[in-house]
Amino acid sequence: MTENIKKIIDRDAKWQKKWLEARSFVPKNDGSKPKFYYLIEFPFLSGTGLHAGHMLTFSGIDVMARWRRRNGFDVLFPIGYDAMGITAEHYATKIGKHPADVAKELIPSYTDVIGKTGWSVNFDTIFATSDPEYIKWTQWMFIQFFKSGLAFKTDSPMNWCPACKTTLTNEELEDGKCERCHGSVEKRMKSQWTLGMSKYADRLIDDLKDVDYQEEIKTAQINWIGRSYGADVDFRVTGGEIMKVYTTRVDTIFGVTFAVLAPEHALVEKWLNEGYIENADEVRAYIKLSKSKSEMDRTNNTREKTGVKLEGVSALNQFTGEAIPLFISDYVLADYGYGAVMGVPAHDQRDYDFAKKFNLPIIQVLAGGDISEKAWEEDGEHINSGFMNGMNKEDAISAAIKFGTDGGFAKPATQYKLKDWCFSRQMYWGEPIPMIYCDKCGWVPVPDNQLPVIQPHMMDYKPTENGESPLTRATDWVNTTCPICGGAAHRETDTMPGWAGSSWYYMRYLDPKNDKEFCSQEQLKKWLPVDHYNGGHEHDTRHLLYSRFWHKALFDLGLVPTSEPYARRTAQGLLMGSDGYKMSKSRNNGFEAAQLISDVGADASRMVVLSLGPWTSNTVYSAGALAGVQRFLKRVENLYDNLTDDELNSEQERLVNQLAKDVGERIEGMQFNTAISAMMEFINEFSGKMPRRAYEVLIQVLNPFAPHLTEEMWEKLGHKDMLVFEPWPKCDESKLGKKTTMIVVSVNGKRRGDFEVAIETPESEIISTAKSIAEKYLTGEVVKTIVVPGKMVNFVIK
RNA sequence: GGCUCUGUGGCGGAAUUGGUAGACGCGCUUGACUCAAAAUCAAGUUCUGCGAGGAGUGUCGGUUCGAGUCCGACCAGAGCCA
Repeated sequence: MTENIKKIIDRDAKWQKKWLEARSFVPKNDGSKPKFYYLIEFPFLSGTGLHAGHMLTFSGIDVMARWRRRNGFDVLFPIGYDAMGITAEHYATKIGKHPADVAKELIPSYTDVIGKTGWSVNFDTIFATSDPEYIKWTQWMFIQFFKSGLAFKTDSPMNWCPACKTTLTNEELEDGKCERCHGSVEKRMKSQWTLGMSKYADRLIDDLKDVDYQEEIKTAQINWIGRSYGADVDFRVTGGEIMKVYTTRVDTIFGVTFAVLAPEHALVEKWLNEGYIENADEVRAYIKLSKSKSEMDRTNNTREKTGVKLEGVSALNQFTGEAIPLFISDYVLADYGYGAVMGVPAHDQRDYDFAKKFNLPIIQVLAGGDISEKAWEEDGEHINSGFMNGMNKEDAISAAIKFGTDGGFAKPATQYKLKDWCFSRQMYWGEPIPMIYCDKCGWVPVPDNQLPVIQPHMMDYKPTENGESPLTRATDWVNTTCPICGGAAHRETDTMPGWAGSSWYYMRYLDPKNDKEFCSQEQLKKWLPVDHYNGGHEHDTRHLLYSRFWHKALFDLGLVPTSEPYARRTAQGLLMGSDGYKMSKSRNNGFEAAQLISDVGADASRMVVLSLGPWTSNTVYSAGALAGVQRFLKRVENLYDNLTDDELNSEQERLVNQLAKDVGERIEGMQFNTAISAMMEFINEFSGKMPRRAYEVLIQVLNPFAPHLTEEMWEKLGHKDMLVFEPWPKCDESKLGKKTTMIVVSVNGKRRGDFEVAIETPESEIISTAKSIAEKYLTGEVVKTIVVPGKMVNFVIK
């Protein structure tokens, strides 16, 4: 066995060398062929190396890339590395090295493994997001966003873990708690850089119609953005102020019996300061209490609602002229809507519970249900609603908006769950945000000729105790001069999130050495958009939305030629361990790509992960599947010694053409598992011997899956050119037809027999044959005979 | 709690999209080769029944000549969000 593996590994190396020498996977880029850009999510450099999941995604896309090259396309299939952010920093801390050094050390070993898999990637354009030349352009893009007003400083909450004395990114939270100590996390307000992503909310939803994304990915993005159409309603409140409320159901405005403000609402603060609130002590105590709670706790629906009535203030519903009481409650969040909601207890269960608790009136405005027990949340004709009485939902909403607009106290409004992108991290290993603060000139971008801004080499990069970036300790670096006035100034110490570098890497692949631009316009025009981008479902929302937003922002600045970065997006299912659980270190049920390849060779490694199941579903790794694939490859190899020079008979002719057609179609449809079974079925049709012509087609279609074995056999068959660019075998449709077909005979839909018949047999003859076969079951009058041409006859009897 | 997805033999999974359920692979059984084993090759393998037959795609209902596939309700599991 070991002898055999050595032969396989040597053979793999032989062909890998030949491909590299022939520059087979470097795109021609000369316009002589149509282009096709395949992209996979670049691997994150960490000590774990390439794992089973990479084996799956790379292999699947590689099959497509190899197949498409052979269909006459100039294919770009690039590779690079993500190396910035929290994961890299943690890993470097763990092994006591500097993250920059870690990246430098890991790249060669990752690249080596990628070469050994036989993935047809372009090795000429490898880069890492931590390369200074790449950071330069990431920072340059940020500056363009700043100059256009898309990047700005604003107070936003950061996660602070009091136990670990550190700030946490949202990615480091698990169920709203610190992922390390599982303690509660506080929100602390801090002035942070923000990208105005919410401005793009509509386009991020609406432009999905122009791209081909797996349906559930679109849905995830649409839900994440969370667009809703409703109305802004102004209530007049004590002190002459306006309290703005957003609602999607302005038609229920006559059912409003109270309103609830977030404890942080500015009006509450104002009323307290101005002495309007009679129970100020109680209110202040509640505000203090709610600040200690996490967002998770506050919005948990199952928890009993708490709150405090604001004695001494009230709001005027301008639709009805009625005054309503005001409360504060922690389930209302300051940053959703306007931090205030109107309570319609008859038709919203949360409001209902709240009204019951505080003995507030409940006014039914939609007919139906019994509101003595619970809220009526279905639709119904409007009642008790003045001008809306008798209307349905749609008409009432329009009528209410018109009434409010005419009166100047309501107007149509759209709200989104999507917030602006908080772009500051208090971390060491991120791209430094390239800004300088000068007391005189304010925030000034670092001039282009001083980019990139690289953080000083520090070995102690733990966060500071007060939650500021560790870079604040590098005072020599922080203190600088203002690029405009030359006066004393200091650098921004916050760094970018890990999502920054991964937002535009697909463009750098096109022109990785360019030091004048992030990528030449010529290359962008030639290759964008990415034709097919595959990755994991964990990136359905954040990574994909961030990079789509980034791309659109660049598009608006005239820097990229397309409004969308990716024309097609697919996501593979999870590859789970043979025990049926998600692969993890703690279960020890995963494997490294390098290990599998050295055990069984590249071809079997590639094929086993693809054979397990459909691309989009979760699959379970099994040693049995590996054995099946290895046996198949061995049988293919052994067939070479049993080739005949026979002409193909008509059945074999049909099988060969069917194979070429099926495998091609299934690769295109990403049905790799059934493409592999089609090839297995094919060799099962030949009992140990195969005509040479049939074998050549088999080798050709197997090539994208098992490129090393097939190149070897192709060479043995006497071909001088490699299979890499060999045209995909054509299917002669005229040879596909079978001469006979099996007709299934059933009675009342139940199968009662079958018979083989020539394709052109007239229907009447088929029916009479079927009748004779089904005779013993035709116990009643035949009321109907259904014939499905070429397939079946069904007799319906009484 | 909401959204999204998934439920088919002992196991992973097929099923031309409403027309032979279980392709292909694993495992298992039997046979060939072998002193023997491994490997390989051949045959068999949804359950039940000696048999003809009967049952069968998470459960219950519906549409249809015909449902794994379409519709409704429910149950279970996974993922995302709260």
